[in-house]
This record gives sequence, C-alpha cells and structure tokens, in this order.
Amino acid sequence: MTAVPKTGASPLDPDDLIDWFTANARPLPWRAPGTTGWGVLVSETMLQQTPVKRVQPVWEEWMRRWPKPSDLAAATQGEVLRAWGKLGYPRRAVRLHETATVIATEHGDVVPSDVETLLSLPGVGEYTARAVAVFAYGKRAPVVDTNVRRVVARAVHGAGDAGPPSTKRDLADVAALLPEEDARAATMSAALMELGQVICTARSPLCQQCPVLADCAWNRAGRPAYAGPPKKVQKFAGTDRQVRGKLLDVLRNSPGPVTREQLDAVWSDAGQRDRCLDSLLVDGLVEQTDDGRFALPGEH
DNA sequence: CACGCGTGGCT
DNA sequence: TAGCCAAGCGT
Repeated sequence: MTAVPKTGASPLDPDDLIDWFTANARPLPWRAPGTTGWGVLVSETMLQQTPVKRVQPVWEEWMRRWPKPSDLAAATQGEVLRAWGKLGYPRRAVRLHETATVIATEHGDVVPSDVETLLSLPGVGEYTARAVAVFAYGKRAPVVDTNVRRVVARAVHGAGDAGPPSTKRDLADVAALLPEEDARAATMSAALMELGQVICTARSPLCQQCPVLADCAWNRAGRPAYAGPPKKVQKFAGTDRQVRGKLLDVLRNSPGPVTREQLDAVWSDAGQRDRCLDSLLVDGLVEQTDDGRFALPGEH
C-alpha cells in the first residue's frame, strides 16, 4: 500500500470513502445482512424520487407481506396500489408488480444479478439495474443517481452542481473512480451515494465533515456557484399530475368501486378531469366496472 | 433529449 | 412562502 499524496488533481481515494461509510452508514433496513435481491429491488424502486423517510415503513410492510416476487405476483394490482399508498408515481407499483411476475415465471423467483437482464424488466432503468447488481450481489459497476452526479461534479470536476445528465459520460466518470476489487467497488458505490445524501447535499453541504475534502476539486476552487444551464422546476399545482393523484386517492380511500360523481367532486375543470381519468385507465391504474363505476384494477 | 409522472417536507 | 428538492423511468 503506497500512500498517495493529496495534492494537485488527485482522484478520490476509495479508502477514504469506504472507511467513512463503514463507520457512518445509516442502518437502513434494506442494508441489513441477509436482505435478498428482491428486498433490494423493492427498495430501489420505492426510492426512485421518494425520500428514505417515507419509503422505510412501506418497504417493511411489503417485505412482511410479499417476501418473494411470486408473493407479490399473486396479489391483485389493487392490493398493490393500496399498499403503495402515497409514495407517489404509482405507475412504479404497477411495473414492479409486472416485474415480480416476470421474475417468478422466468427467473425461478430469484432477482437476476446481471445488469443486462435487470434492464429488461419493467420499471428497471440504468440506475436501478446497477443498484441491484451492486448492492444485492456485490458486483463492480458504476451506480449513478442524482447524489453521485453531484458528488462527482463537485469533487472531480470542481463544479457547484451536476449539469444535465448524460448517461454515457456519467457512467464513465464513476467507473473510473471505482477500485478493482468487486466488494470494495460495491462499498465505494454505496459510499458515494451516502456522501451525497448526508454530507455533499444539494443546498447546504457539510464540507467540514467530508471524508474527501482534501481531494475535492470544488473545495480547492473556492466552492464556486453552479454555472450550468438553469434547472427546470417542475410545476405541480394545477397539473394533470395533481388531478390524477386526487382521483386515485378517492379510489384508495374507498373499499370498493366508486361512482363517477364521487370522482367528479375532486376537481372542477371537467375537461381536465376527464382527460386524467382516461389516462389513468390507459395506464392501468383504474378500471371501469360493468355498471359504469370505477375501481382499482382487479377490485370488482 | 425533454417532458410527464405524485407527494410532502424543508428553507 | 413559494419554490426547491428527493436512491428515476419510459416515451
């Protein structure tokens, strides 16, 4: 082991990150020893755009209720959507249900471990496929989420924040940082994400507590402000997304099918209401009953 | 590649 | 207080 001097444009030292993570990782339930590939896949899917705090209790209930992919596959879509609750983006629940069926029927009820196969599953994209391969199976692969992109933008490139995503470049950036050995690479991937979540945060980074401060290009540059193209801010109030959420909430809060009148009550703009209800039907999040009422899929 | 897709907490 | 932000995916 040769000591690498922390001067100039040195890359991040895997040991600094691994040691820090080993001592400071939050004890999240899906990180517990013995968590299956299925447990990791469910957690990663729930964590897509939803904070840890809200995911944790729902994940624990899901693991108790559906410990294997075949268990979830046997549930109705309505049951799955109810159990998804208010995590948001409920199409994720529908896709996870589909994926459970594929795993149960085509992969022996075991979550695949290679990125290519994982990528073929509904709702599993570049991030989730690698997260499962790395965190569940200890493989060496770049895992790039918004946190890692921010850490790399700062520590490696000296920028205030990540610019627009570029999958190929982002993956290459992170791959170049990983140590050779699988297990150490996997731990470093987890450490990069954790660092972005708890230290190298978007708004008020805690640089004093950062394990790689000495190697950070952004710190060396005097922590300049983000200079890239302005980030798009997503509107919510008044959008179809809000209306769809309200419609689905009526269904979740009812034990069975509801009338058109009950749905009409949640939004005054009839045109937008109808468009949203139609899109929910198209997405398979709502079904119409024979008598013209509306229900969660499989619940009539 | 830009956009649509939920929800709630934080500053 | 009204953005801003949060372990993305599919089209």
